[in-house]
Amino acid sequence: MLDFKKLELNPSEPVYLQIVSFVKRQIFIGTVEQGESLPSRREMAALLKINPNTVQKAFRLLEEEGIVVTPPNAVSIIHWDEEIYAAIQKELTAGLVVDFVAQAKANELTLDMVMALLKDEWEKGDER
Amino acid sequence: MLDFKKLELNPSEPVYLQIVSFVKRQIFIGTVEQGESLPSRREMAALLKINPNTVQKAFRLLEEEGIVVTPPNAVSIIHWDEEIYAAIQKELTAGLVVDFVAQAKANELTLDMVMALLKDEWEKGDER
DNA sequence: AAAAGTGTATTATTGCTATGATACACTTAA
DNA sequence: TTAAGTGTATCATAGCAATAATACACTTTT
Repeated sequence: MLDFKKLELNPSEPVYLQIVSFVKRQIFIGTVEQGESLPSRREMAALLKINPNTVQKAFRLLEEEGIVVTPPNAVSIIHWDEEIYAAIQKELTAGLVVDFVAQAKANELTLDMVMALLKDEWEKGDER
Repeated sequence: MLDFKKLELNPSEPVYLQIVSFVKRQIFIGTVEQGESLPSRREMAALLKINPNTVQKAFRLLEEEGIVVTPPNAVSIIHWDEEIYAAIQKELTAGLVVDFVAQAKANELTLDMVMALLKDEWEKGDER
């Protein structure tokens, strides 16, 4: 179930994008079910202490990507098909990697170097 | 030797940052020598077809990081010590990785998944 | 019927950042 | 001495993107 109380807003990134990412991540991780309904624009705005229009902007984006469906005069609903899920998955996995590799190559790093750095950094986080 | 003709400006990222990155990358890669002098603000502006103030902004940033030294009324000179070099190196290698790992973890990917994706993406580029 | 709740469209505001224009002080070379 | 070349500081401009204010049409509930 979507729990927007867990969404901690970061002041340096646009709020509406953070909402979009949050929803996608929850779908990808598997904490959301098909047909689950979202809070109303105003409810959510109150919860996050932001302007309803900011919520609307996020929801609209999600709607354009097919992740959200909004019946007339009713609350939005989460919905996805295989294709959409694949797109989300790609964005959250391979998509990440593409940018990263591009930068690493621009700096003339080798695959081995990058793998080593990556492993280090990954495990560094685990220890703590 | 620094060759700014090789710097292709990308309209979507701030020009002054591109200049800064370019210089750092050249130092890291090893195509620049200590004491090498940079073109004057105006020269470089003419070369890149931008405003001299934009060049100035880039050079000032580099100066603040200690990568550039500017004697009074003279052209700027490239200079670095061990500490600075280490910082550049870090930014261009480990620094990259830190952000990447943070995002990957936010998406609940595993190290194995990421390594596999990374290898794929890396080699995909090599084939072409 | 009225009130409160939906989403939505339009417009305004704000703030930030990149870039540009201009003028100044100084040095060097002609 | 004058002209052209340095860097630099200050201010202006422009553009964009995020957010906010407001009003509207429609349902549902009381």
